[in-house]
Amino acid sequence: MTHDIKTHLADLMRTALTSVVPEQVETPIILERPKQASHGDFACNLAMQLARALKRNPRELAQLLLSEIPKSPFVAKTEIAGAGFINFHLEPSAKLQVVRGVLEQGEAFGRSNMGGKKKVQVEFVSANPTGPLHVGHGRGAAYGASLSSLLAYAGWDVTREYYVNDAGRQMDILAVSGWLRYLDLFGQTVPFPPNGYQGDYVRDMAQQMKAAHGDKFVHPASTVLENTPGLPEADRADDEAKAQREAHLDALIAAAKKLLGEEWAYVHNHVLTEQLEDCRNDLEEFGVHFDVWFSEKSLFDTGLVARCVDRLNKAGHLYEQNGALWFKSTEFGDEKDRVVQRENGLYTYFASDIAYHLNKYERGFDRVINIWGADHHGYIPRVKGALQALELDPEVLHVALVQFAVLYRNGQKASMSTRSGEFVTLRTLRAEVGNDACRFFYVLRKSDQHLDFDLDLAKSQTNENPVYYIQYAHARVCSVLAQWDGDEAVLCAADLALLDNPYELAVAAKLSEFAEVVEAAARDLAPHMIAFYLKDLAAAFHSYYNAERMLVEDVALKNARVALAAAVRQVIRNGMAILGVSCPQTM
RNA sequence: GCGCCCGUAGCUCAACCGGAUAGAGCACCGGCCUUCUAAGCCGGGGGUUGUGAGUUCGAGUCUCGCCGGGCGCGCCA
Repeated sequence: MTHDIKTHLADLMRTALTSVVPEQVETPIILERPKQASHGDFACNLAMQLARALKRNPRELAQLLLSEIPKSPFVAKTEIAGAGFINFHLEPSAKLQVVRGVLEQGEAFGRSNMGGKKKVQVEFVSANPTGPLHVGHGRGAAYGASLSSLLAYAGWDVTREYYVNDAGRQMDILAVSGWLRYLDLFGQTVPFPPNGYQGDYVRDMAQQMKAAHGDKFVHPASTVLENTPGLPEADRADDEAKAQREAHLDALIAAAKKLLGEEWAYVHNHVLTEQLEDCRNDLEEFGVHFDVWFSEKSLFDTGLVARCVDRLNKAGHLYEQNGALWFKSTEFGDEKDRVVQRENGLYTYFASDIAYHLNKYERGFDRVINIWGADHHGYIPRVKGALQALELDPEVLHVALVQFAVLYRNGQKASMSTRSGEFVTLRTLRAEVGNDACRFFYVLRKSDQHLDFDLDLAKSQTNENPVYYIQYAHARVCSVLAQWDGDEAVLCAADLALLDNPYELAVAAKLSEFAEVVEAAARDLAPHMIAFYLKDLAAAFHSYYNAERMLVEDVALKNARVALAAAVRQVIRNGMAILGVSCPQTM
């Protein structure tokens, strides 16, 4: 029981509460770690909480509670301070026993069962496979992966999922873009639509198709352009010109489908597989793994979209207007009703997304977490509304919004448009900054904060990146252990009572916070709390390292200090594993 | 115009369900390597938490107004 001193103190407070004010026994006991060392190791504000309900003086209540707190071998002193805080000062032995706990539990230290093995799905990235991932996707990837690891560490049964938008117009645009580049290779040059995908990777795919199939898909440029409205002047930005460009692109897609016939499916499938594979490799290299790659197209193939719309219709949540089928999302708090089936008979993205969420619920997750770019926030009410209409509990779904990472190069905002082909890819970023620094940098701030990613700074200040600060602490411990050259098994039996200087007690106190940080971070879906904790832990260790020598003559003291260092190394490893950052032995 | 998010040191960001004197890093100034890795440590200056009210024992945190910034408001995804 003593591995969790906080629970022990809460029990003591509960006992005191029961004897002082039995009728308020349900009041939650809150114990926090004071910022100031003189305020002890834990502080309880129970007296102040009760003061409100009982309309009594908080310091008087604190005095009553204090006299009823049972004696404990772990508590050195209790006192009343400030407006009515009860401060606990622990015995050094109580602060130090965490070291043995860390060494005995190893990588399991800090794990929690707060998730109770309940099933949670985390869906993230889910970028359209229409081109390379960029730095914005990288943030969602790093956040989702860290959050998933964090939840698993906190006792959830986590499924990591990527929703593949393999149906719909964007994929058609990519396919036709590839085909036009392919035609170009055979001298059948069609003016490339400005709203097509312009990146070099599209030309690469065209080369691949040429290499594999020769001129099999070639048609005269004139035939391709036959039924298109043509493009407006390039510098026109009015609505009419925009509409014409879209219509032109759609006509090109229609022409491609008609001319290629069965072969259209090949071209479509080729560009999809290529991009998805590229994306998967990119993420794997980044240390981001998925358990499930869920196909949007499968929702249509299995008829779930149609069944879903039918179910909403039968329940009276749909109506027809202007030839389209609308969902009454306003009945569930949305700003306006939304189309699920267009006038032309095609389902909207919203329709397949409703089906996708129905599928998620049917798979029996206790909790569903969607990680979306913050620009999708307006989409939440309609999805939750659809869930309610399907008589599903909308509280099961939690949407975590991630603000975009805006990349700065040479002090200027870099373009993020996928179609313009001018974006900085995640690959480029990883190559320039390194995977570890990338992963850490991305989760070093709250996900709902804008992230200014200054590429030049990240490159030039590589040595000053906080990730190295933590890795360095780990490497230093490794070095000490190597020179100590003993059997680590004996460290569990070290006489920890010999650790009595303030640096050592401060490091031990940090270690004992880890489990609490994990739970708080999991509760708030905030992996950045792990990153900040690790910085603090590393700082406490670096201070200690500079102040005291560990490999001293006295064997008992040496073993105790090495045990403390080994515990630091273990907790850094556990925390860095959650963040997906490596811990090199040497630097 | 309506809705959501954000505003904390010169810069980038923390602050555990509302707690005690709001903290780090970078930058700036001054110290520490014949001793376990100086990618480190120690010390210093730097703030009316955008602004004005309210709620209460207590507000960076909750409520409302205003100012400033981002995003959204398609039969796009």
